[in-house]
Amino acid sequence: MSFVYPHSEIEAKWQKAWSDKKTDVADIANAKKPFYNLMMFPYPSAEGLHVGNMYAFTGTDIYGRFKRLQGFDVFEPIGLDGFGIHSENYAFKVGKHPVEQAKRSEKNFYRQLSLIGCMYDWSRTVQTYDPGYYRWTQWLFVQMFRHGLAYRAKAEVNWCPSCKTVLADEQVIDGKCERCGNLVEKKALEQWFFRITAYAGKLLENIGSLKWSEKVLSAQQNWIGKKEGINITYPVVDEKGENIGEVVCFTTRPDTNYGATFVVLAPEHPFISVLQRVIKKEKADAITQYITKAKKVSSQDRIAHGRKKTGVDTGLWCVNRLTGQKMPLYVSDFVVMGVGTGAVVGVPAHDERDYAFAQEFHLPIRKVIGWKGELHIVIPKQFVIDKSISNLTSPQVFVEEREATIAVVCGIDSSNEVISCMQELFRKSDGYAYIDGDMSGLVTKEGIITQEHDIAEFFSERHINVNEVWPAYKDSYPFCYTGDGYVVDSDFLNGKATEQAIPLMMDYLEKNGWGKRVTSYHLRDWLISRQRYWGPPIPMIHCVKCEAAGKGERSDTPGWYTVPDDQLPVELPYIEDYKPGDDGIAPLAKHKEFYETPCPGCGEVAARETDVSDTFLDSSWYFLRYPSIGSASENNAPFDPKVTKKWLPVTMYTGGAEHSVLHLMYSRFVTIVLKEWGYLDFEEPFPNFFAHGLVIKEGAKMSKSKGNVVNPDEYIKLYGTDALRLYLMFMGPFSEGGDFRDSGMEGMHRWVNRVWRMATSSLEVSTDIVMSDIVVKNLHKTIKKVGEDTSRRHYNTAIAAMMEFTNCVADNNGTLTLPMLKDFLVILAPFAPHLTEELWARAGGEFSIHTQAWPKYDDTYLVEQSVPVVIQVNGKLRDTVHIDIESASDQKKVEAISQASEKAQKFLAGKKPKKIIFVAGKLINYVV
RNA sequence: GCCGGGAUGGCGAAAUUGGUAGACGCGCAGGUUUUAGGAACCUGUGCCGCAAGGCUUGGAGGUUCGAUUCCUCUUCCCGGCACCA
Repeated sequence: MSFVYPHSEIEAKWQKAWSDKKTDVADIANAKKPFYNLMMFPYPSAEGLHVGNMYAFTGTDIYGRFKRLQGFDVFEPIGLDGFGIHSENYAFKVGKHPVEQAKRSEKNFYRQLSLIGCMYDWSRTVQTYDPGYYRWTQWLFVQMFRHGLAYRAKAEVNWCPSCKTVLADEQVIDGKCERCGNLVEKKALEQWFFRITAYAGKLLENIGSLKWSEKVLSAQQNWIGKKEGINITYPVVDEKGENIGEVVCFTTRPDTNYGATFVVLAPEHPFISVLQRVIKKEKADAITQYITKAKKVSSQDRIAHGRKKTGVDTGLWCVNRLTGQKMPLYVSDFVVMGVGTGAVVGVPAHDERDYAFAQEFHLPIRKVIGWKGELHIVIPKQFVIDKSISNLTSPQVFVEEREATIAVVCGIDSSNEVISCMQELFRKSDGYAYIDGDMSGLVTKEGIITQEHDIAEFFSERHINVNEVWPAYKDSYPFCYTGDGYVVDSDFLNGKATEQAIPLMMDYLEKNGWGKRVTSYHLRDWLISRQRYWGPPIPMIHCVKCEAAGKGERSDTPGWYTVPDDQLPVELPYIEDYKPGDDGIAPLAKHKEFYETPCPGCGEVAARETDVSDTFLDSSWYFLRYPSIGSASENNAPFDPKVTKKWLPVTMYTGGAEHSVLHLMYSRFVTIVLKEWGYLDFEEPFPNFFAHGLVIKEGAKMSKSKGNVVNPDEYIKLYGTDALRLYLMFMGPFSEGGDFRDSGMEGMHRWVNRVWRMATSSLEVSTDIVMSDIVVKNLHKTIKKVGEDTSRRHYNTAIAAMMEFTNCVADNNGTLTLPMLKDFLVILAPFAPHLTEELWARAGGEFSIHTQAWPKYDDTYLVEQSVPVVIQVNGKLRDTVHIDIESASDQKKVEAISQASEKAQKFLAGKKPKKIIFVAGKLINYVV
């Protein structure tokens, strides 16, 4: 029965052969053209892989196999990120000890991974829970500490009451735990942090050199969130004018500071306890009461937009040294301690939140941005009113007629005058007074108006292209500003544009010693410790005596010592009470036999750190480990310098976009510091990162929690790995993912059988059959297209091209000569490795098809003898004629041919063409 | 709100420089073969229309002989950030 492809038997046969002959084991030492093709390793949080995982691995594997056929020495490793909260939670769920479950998961994941036919180098795997691996994860921690990048701090941290551990900021999504979805609480705990913020500038700067997708780059940029501003110091005085202290406010808009009318402190601000000592008791009590209430509001509610502003007056004032004016000092929960300095200077005229607060507490509103100098107002001709509008307003308004517009140029400097002028103008035009307020985005009774939107709507409703009526729209059209304009009522800044005013004001404040420029980032330090069991113990020792004596490995962290390198790894002991408690105390803290250890400083009894490190630390460096496995220095260094120089950075990294800010940011940080410490000679681990799409099932991302996972095992059994691989890749471009459907799967199974039949019948005929030209040409075309499409990961169109080829063969006798069949098998090999290996062997090819060279195509075959030429009349298709390539390039000949076309003549009859457009070899277009 | 990405038949999608919109596949309809089912093969298949022809790439405008592709505006969907001062 050679009509049906016997997938099970063939897959098993070749998987064994590849393994026996070490086809996929990379020659790390001798490779001439190293290509490190890496995919994000899976974390075994479920019983096995689903087709979503398989999609990602297959798409990466096809690229690796393609590169190998192109002559690269491809290294494609796999491992398991099984040390951490996801795997631990899964172990709890199935009621197994994490140690036992890790063994089970490993077995099952590796079984499945070997079934999907990827060219993994099984001689070099990484399991993050192996002591031989986490020894170096701990080493990394030790290095961080020794270089002053690991520190302890008592901080309000995110605490997940369900997972019973702290979470990094990155692991909190909308106030909820990334893992379990429970609301996250704040808890004050002493924790270990990595000083990633010290590298915020570097992380941002290097983004420019990365060949990543926009989506991922902008996510990283947003997360780093660079802001340039100034910290302004305001003296605080009481009603008698006596100085009480000072408050520092961060702002990015110091140019509006003449319009500042109040200052607000976050409820957590440390200055509150200072001021409470000097103010009247009832005021202090009111503040305490407010703060107590504010703390009860969940962080989710607190950051909710448009919430009614609340607050309490301290009865004190901040002095705006620019004006000498006293600004009342408030406490309000709309100010967050973690943002800026936790104190905000309120400029209600130019900030929505400040405005809302000022309204609530009846605080003054001072406008300091207006329009000055020349103002160009453009009105489409059809709405132009008579020129008498020039009489409407202040002296220098005049009307200038343009081709399609009227420009009004005002030489006035009061924003209010301009506004009334504008209002009148638009009222006259078309009776449409659509601007009901202030031109500069200032405050009106109705609130803040963003003029840009209004004007855009105005023109859009009338189907007018703004660019056309006013070409310089972008530069001079006032409506395109949103709140930016020219400074007014601000002394030395008057008349300056916002962009100029900001640095001028910063200079001025700094010169007077009232402020200091700062660059702030949204990025926070990486919270590293976890009060959990299943992770690498943090390799630190704490000695109470040394701390009391002010001694320690580092003067800034008395009492703390790193575990000496020769004592690493600090092995995670097997314990029975591994579940986390509600108290924030780690499971290991209940095991004296674990934590009691001599102090490396004084030799007295000290205690090991009992927290473990975050999973993301395990995966922040794993890519450095793979190539070095099996090298001489494997056991005395995390990675071999020679091997690393040859194989890193990773040539091509592929993974899910969901790791845009977590794993990718941490890996970049770790690589940057390893370079700084002299261990590496590059800063960026992944110069090329490809974010693959997600597999959707029934409209949702495939995930265990949604209950829509599809296990690849049954499909592999039914249709074979190759058919499943092809189907997954055929759904759409690899970057886009796709919707998994059974019916599509069957269609691909059909094609695999068609290929099988085409090949086996070609082998039966096997004599020197004469191939039709069409098929020969088509093969060359297909080799070219499959190569190009595979390069850019458009596997779907590469597969479509191969389908077209088999259709073409079927239409022409259904058989191929041996050399043509072999070429076709090679280009199909990355997609269907087993099927092609079998057919290759039957065609007499030498093992293995996967180490052959990608076939060359001959350009001369790509030139068509006859081409279709399109005849258009007024740009509309009227006829298509097939003519030889030479005539098709000759305008006279094409004209003659088109004259003879009945279909075209029907539309040309009696009309004289005004113009004839001719594109050689493509089309002729008569304009009549 | 800000920053990214996207929208094309009944469905997944294609169109690499502005030049035949819908390749390839699924589904559907009809047929051949088969005791039946399945499988395989053949034909058709964007929409309206008997046809001639007209319409059609989320929507509105524009540039062009010609726009899925370029420009302006807009709606909706997906992702990231967010009382960020």
